[in-house]
Amino acid sequence: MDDEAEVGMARAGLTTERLVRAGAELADEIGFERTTPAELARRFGVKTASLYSHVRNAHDLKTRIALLALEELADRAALAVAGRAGKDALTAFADAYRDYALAHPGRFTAARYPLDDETAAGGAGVRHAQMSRAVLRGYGLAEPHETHAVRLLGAVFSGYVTLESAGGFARSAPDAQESWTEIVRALDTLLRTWPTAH
Amino acid sequence: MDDEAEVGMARAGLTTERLVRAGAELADEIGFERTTPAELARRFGVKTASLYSHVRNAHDLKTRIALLALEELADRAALAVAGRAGKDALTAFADAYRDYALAHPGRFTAARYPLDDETAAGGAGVRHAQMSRAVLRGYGLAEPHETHAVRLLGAVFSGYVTLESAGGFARSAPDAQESWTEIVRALDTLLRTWPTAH
DNA sequence: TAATTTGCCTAATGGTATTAGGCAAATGAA
DNA sequence: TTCATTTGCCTAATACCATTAGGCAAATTA
Repeated sequence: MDDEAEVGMARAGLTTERLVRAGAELADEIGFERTTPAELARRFGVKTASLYSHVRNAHDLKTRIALLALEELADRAALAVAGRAGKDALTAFADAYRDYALAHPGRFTAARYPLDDETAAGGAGVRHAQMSRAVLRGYGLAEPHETHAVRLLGAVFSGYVTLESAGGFARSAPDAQESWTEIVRALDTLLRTWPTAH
Repeated sequence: MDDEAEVGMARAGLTTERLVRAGAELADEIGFERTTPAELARRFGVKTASLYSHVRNAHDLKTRIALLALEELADRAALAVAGRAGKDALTAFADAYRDYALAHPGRFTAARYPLDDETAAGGAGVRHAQMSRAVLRGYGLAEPHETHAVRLLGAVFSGYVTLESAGGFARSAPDAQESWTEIVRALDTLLRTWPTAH
């Protein structure tokens, strides 16, 4: 007694996979916070309870979307870094990160959904770290400097894009793109002259 | 027919102010996302509906907590920067930011709760920008470079602390404090040699 | 075609946010 | 001190969302 009653009602073809993909799209459309089982069920023309055979609960759904986003981001980053080195690699890496975040704000938010240790260990987090180190290899930093630099890059990229998405730079000149270009350039300089002396 | 029925039941003394303060503490204890009217009412031994004469709704409550956190952060930053310049100012500013975030994780999360334009304009956001520029004054950057640098600092600080709070650096050496110190030092170097030539 | 599995549904429970209206406590006037 | 008024928290009601249990029909297998 709900939607297009086809008398006998064909099945919707739900799958964990399809739910997660649709959830990711939903997140980009209406925001990750509002990506709930209820809303997702609505999109599939299905009752909320029906999701629970494919997804453990709301948290499980969000976790899976987060893992998907992390995979996608790692894929893009890998593609960007492949065949490049030094400033070229750094720029491509940075842009891949920012472009993904701006094109997929919901997924990007999802990517920072807190994961418990086991889940995180199984996900693409490791690939992200490897990618950062691949970019930094061209700058020849010894440990622990390379680790410091990995953290700096992570902080700058995620911080900048988060602030930009939140509209932090919207109402003032120069535009966000210009600052981004300049900042990446500055990071390159910084990495080439990293104060490696203690 | 609820809690300690005092027959006649004395008033709880609710106030917008007190609700917001208690909400901020609650956020630090159980997390900003879980800081809801229902939970807050529970803390005051009061029915949820009773909050609605003091706060418009859940969003209003969260917004007020966010504004409180922004004020507190600006206060600390101002105190840290006062009487200092150059690297000294930068370090004190950075530490004030990070110390606050680590001591008050819920408030820090609240501080990044999205505000609509008018609300943001009325809040302490302006003071934050002024503080950044005060720190940067010592480095003598011409526009638009100073703006780029303001954005860089904002990105690094908020990004680093967010990642650290999320446990991003917990399971690996060196510890988060060491990277932080090193990164702030590197930022100082970067600012002193900012590639001001276009 | 009969047996079994599987997929989505209905039903039920309990939690949250929010509004409307009531009664008693606090406040101020006489 | 008593009466009137305001104010503060309560009860009641509505409408969501999340989650579990159990049912029936469709898909699958024998």
